[in-house]
Amino acid sequence: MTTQTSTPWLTDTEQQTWRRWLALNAQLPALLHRELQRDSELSLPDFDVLVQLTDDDRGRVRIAQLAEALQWERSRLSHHVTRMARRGLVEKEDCLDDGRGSFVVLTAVGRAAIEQAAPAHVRTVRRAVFDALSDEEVVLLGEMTEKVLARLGS
Amino acid sequence: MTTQTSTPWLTDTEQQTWRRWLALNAQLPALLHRELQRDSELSLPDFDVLVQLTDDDRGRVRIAQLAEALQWERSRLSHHVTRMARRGLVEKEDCLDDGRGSFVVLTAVGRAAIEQAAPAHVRTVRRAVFDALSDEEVVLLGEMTEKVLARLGS
DNA sequence: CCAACTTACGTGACATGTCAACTATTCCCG
DNA sequence: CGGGAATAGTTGACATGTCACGTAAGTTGG
Repeated sequence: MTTQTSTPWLTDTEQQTWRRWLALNAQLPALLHRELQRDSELSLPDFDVLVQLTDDDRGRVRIAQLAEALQWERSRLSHHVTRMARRGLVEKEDCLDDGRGSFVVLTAVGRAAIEQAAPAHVRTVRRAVFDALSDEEVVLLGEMTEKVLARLGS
Repeated sequence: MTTQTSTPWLTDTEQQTWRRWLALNAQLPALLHRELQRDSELSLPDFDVLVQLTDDDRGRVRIAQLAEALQWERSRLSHHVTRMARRGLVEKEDCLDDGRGSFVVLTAVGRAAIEQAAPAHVRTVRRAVFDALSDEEVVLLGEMTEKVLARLGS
């Protein structure tokens, strides 16, 4: 890629940071997925769904709300929930208040699965990410991601 | 998820940083992909492949080397290159030195496509990420990602 | 009340990514 | 040499994600 005067290309520092970001963005989820698969029957998306469900007292969340929390497309979630239901991890339940709506409900099997998988997963996250950073760095990283996220909204 | 004494769960700060990281990790590529699609015929993976090819003088890279640079599975790349070749963005070429190998070669069409798409893409990256951060923050972020990447290697 | 609109979700066709073979070379070493 | 192991890349079956559209239920203004 040749530098063009008309294009505000990135500085060397920015470019380096950007490339590392991209690399990390590719490798970290891959690692988490592999480790999760190795010692559980869950994929990373499965895990994310189950986390959201365990966040609710009754393990029972409306599809749209779940999609919002996960930042997933509705149809993606719909497909995924269908597959998870087939494996017994969750169930679907009609919403009485609103005839259109439905809930995704955590089953005993699903709860057991995430409770079994979570400790190792957290250890992986800690080992891969937080053990590499000082407390101040964690705070700073949190601030930076917040700033960027705020910009994405607009 | 209940905190278990046996599990080294994350501190509140860590958890907050982690959740933001995950959110950003999901939303930023999504934005880049959307914007890229809007004003070019390229997907984000297409773009990444083309960047690697333009990095080479002759726009001509061995499959394995390309997979390494992109951190992609061989077969993913193979499939993707086949599709890109069908659209005329790249071509495959046999390697004379090594009868097993082959090159992916940038075509005129591919070069035109990335040169047309790059400026807007860079602007998006700048607007979404770097405009939100100070110079020091960019440096710090680069250092952190480097540390974490280093840990992923082992 | 009812027609138009919106919202909630599902579905099917298709694009993309993964995994486990497979083919064809090249390498290594007796 | 020659034969087994490694390497380069492809392939096909399958899992996953996207997009456009469909259906049903709620909402709203005349």
